[in-house]
Amino acid sequence: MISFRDNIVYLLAKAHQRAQGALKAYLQDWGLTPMQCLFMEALWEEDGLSVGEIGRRIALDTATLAGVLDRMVTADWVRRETDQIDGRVTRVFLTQKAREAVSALASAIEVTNNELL
Amino acid sequence: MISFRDNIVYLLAKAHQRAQGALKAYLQDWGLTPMQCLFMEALWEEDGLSVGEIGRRIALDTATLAGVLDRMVTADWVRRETDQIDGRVTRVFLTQKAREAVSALASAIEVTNNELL
DNA sequence: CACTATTATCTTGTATACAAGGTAATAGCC
DNA sequence: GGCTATTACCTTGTATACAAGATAATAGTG
Repeated sequence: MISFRDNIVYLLAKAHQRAQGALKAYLQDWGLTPMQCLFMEALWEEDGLSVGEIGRRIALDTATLAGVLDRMVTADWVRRETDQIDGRVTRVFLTQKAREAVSALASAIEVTNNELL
Repeated sequence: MISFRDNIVYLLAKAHQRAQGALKAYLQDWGLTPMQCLFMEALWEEDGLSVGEIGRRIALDTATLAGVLDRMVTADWVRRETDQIDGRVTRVFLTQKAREAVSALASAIEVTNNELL
């Protein structure tokens, strides 16, 4: 019987816990969580993505996404816009506030990444 | 600016997501979550641990632990017992049901671990 | 022995995660 | 064009996670 300490599921869970914690510390000056920041990173690559497309890119299901999106709209990081052609689609755009924060956030992400490696 | 796809925080999050999902699939026959199973693994090593000691061993804070513990007591996997000497301490013991499931669960964990590696 | 500090646990509030089901809009077929 | 299937998104319910604060019991000090 193997100990949980040698179990890959456990080891990944704890590695993730630490990494997430480190990034969280850097991001809290902006009132952002790692997930919210990741959400925006998808939009840095391509603004105006649909909710579903964001979910596919960052590998998150729409149920979780809905909550994250709501909080980010409330905090004025992004805005929703219904697609003109397909009424089912909701597109998400970065706000002015978000565009101004991009370089500072990208820098925090890079610093964290380098520290962890 | 690095892409989130190259970010260690993101990569660990997604690796964890997958590994957790694989174990979850194996455990759902018993109605157990990966966390609940991990909780019991700590008790396989040493039954009657205090809540705080379990938290230290599996690296989980007491706030999260309280909820997990409540659900496991309800599902009859473990029972609580107040320490006779120190009234602040709650000790946790495996039930008969839990002891009978140990070898089957350990096997599921090992299979998952080997598949993932 | 009374008082303060510490400790162990629990509770509350916020934020992921995901399964499952609901709703509205579009697409495809006859 | 009308009917059904599909799609995109949202909602609900359950289960982690963790910060911050509450509570109760013990320890340590004078």
